[in-house]
Amino acid sequence: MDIPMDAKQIHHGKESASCPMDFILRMLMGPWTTYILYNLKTHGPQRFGELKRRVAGISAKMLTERLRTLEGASLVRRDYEATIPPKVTYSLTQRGHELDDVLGKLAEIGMRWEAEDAALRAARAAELKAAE
Amino acid sequence: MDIPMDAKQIHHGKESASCPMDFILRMLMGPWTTYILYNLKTHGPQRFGELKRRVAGISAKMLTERLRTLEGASLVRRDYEATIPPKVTYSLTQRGHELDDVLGKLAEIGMRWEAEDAALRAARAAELKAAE
DNA sequence: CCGTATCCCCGGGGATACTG
DNA sequence: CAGTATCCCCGGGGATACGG
Repeated sequence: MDIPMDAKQIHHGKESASCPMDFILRMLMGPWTTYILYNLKTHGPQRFGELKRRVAGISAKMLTERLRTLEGASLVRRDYEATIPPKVTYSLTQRGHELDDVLGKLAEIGMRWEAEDAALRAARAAELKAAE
Repeated sequence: MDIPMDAKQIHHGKESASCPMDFILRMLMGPWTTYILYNLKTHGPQRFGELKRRVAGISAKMLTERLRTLEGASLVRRDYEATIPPKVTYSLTQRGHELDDVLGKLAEIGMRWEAEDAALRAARAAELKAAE
């Protein structure tokens, strides 16, 4: 299970006034964030370990930090049961679900682009083959 | 002009299959990316230096790298005129403009949340003041 | 089981100086 | 003007071990 790194991201935005969507993108942009939200949306409320298993490759430290941030932004809810062993369940809040539409649209566009690019590459490859 | 850093982001996604919007978010998530797209959308096609001035605090290295990535993803178009001095103009492609709606929606949600949070904080402050 | 604490490391990003 | 080249640095993130 190798975990390639592919994109690093630092945001230096001084004031969000110059870019209205900065506030919200700062949330979505966090590392792994989309995987987490996607899993919570798709598989419903689930426990820490479950989530960690699904978001393959994430470290406990990172998962904790992301969940805390999302909780702080009221996108995710944390339910703690002090049983033995303890049981912690995470779920999307109402606010979290407000992203469903946008994320769906984003997913649609992304997949369309991927498909278009793939088709283009295939066409190019076929062209090359025909030319030889 | 101090430039605070506030969010770092590494994406370790192995396969995008587990998260359909990963592909597109990888683009938008890049550092400064939203500022750049926002400026190109708002102020129209513009030259490298102009863009650099508007995206306050970005380094030439970073701006170049981001523009190249966006160009590679066909979101941004680069027009080069070999005059003296040379003139390079960047603009959104048609594909780049496909994001207008989603980004607008995202901006709307983000601003609403910000307003809600601000109102909540104000209410809390007032409550505290009344209590003393 | 659900985390935190500690250590260590690496590569992304700024600053500066330079070219076409 | 629009970048590249070089250097340097720091802090984010993984791994590991441990606590409640």
